[in-house]
Amino acid sequence: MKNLRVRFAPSPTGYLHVGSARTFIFNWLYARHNHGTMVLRLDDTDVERNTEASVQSIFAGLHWLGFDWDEEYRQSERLALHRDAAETIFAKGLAYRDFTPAHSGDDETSSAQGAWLSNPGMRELSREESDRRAAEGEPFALRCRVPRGEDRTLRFVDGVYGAQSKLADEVEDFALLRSDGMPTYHLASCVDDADLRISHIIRGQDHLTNTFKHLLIFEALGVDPPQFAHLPLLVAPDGAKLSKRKHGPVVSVTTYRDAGFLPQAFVNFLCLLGWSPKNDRDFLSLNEIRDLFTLEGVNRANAVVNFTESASSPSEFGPFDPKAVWLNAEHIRALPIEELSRQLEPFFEEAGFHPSPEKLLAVTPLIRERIKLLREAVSAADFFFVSELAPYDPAELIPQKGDAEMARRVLQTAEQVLAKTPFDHDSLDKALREAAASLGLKAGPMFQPIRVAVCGRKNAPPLFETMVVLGRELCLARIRQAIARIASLG
RNA sequence: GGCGCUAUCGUCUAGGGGUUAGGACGUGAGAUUCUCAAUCUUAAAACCCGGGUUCGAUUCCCGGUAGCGCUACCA
Repeated sequence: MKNLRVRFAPSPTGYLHVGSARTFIFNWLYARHNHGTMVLRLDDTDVERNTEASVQSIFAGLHWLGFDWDEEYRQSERLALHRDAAETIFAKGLAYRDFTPAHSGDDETSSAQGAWLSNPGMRELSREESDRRAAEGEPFALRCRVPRGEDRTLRFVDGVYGAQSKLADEVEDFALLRSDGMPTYHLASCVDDADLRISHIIRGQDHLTNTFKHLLIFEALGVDPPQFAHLPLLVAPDGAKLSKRKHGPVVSVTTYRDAGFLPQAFVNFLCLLGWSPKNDRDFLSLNEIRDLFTLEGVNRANAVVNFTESASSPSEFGPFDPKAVWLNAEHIRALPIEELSRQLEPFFEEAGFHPSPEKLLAVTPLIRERIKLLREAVSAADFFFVSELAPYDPAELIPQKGDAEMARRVLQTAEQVLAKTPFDHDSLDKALREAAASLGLKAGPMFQPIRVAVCGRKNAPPLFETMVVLGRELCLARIRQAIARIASLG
């Protein structure tokens, strides 16, 4: 589709939120699916709350996810445009000055009965008096003069929610300009959408009812409104909208990155929240999603991000939605070893290990199926990179139905075998199994003491591959230490 | 309070006037295995309630209920 233009318009008041990220993704998918243009616009008109750090964090989050965009704007650099538009609307008589002081806080005066529509007297102020008071320097907000008593119905067809309508008489005279002269979100957003020729506005459902106001602004501007499509919201298990205050770091994209999510897995997860390919598939690449994506596939009910609330029930894989974790494990297994190895590297560095690329590449296949988050690789494979094993309980060396003496015999036999067996998988396999047979042991009781001696723990990757990577000398040294530890057991 | 939106297993969802209401995650059981994983098999688990329309509604309509959103000179 030519001239298809969408935009993602975050206000930089904090880190990149998972809900915002999903909104970006859906816009991006729609643009790329239809060969349109993706615009990134920073809606930074709220000078009090906007920070440059937040802008950077949004960029960082989007880049980590692997996305790009075609054009970039900042609303704060377009103020003149917004003010001109406000002036034009005022000149047309479609807006009026409201000299009522801004009411602070959350007083309940308006919510008691019915809806507030406008401040008394202000809408009816004569042009002369309005001009006079403005000239005297009295501060005012500029409000939209919403059609009254015309029995007018505002309508639009939403790309997701279908035909929508609302009586203009039920829309309040919302502000266009604040008393400090700054445009409100509604004005700035619509003016920019019009100026940037945005053809489709895809945003959160929290804007669904705001759209009627926006229709009025586009009309006042004398332009055709774009198409609208609203996305169901992402909510917490308690049903509330995701918020940093209430739900903590699980709503920040960086939390997923730092915990070891693969961007493609996280994107996959987010896309499945409120959208379905309708083909019973859930493990999808970005390209597949892009090809399959349509607004018709978006559903209308809010989706719960099923993270674990607070620290009340700490889960093995953190607070994350189990499906996100599972998808991440799937994507990890789908990655070529070289690529996975590269992805793992920073996590080892951060943990203070400095593995050589070759060593890491050798270890990666051994842990690939044992981790669900990249970060887990460190604890799953640390014993490959330390010269000295962390202290472990010598009792672990003793197999289920065995005793210290049996463990000692196993280890001594292993030491002899390992000293003279070629250090490759098949040779070790054969030699160790034969040794087990000669001791009258099954594989289990034979391998556990060796595994614990070599890895320092019971649960580890397969023994032979592990020993090959570790090398003969290190294995022998650790087995000797283990024998000593058993002796100390008494 | 007003207005709007929504409602299928615990969660994400498919489906749709007549179905054994499907899939996935998670959970239980089993198989496999040198441990842990992975893998395979398998089990339990849902159409919010009430009225219509209809031969027949989970599906269509209306009402209720619940949840969410908006109701700011936040976005």
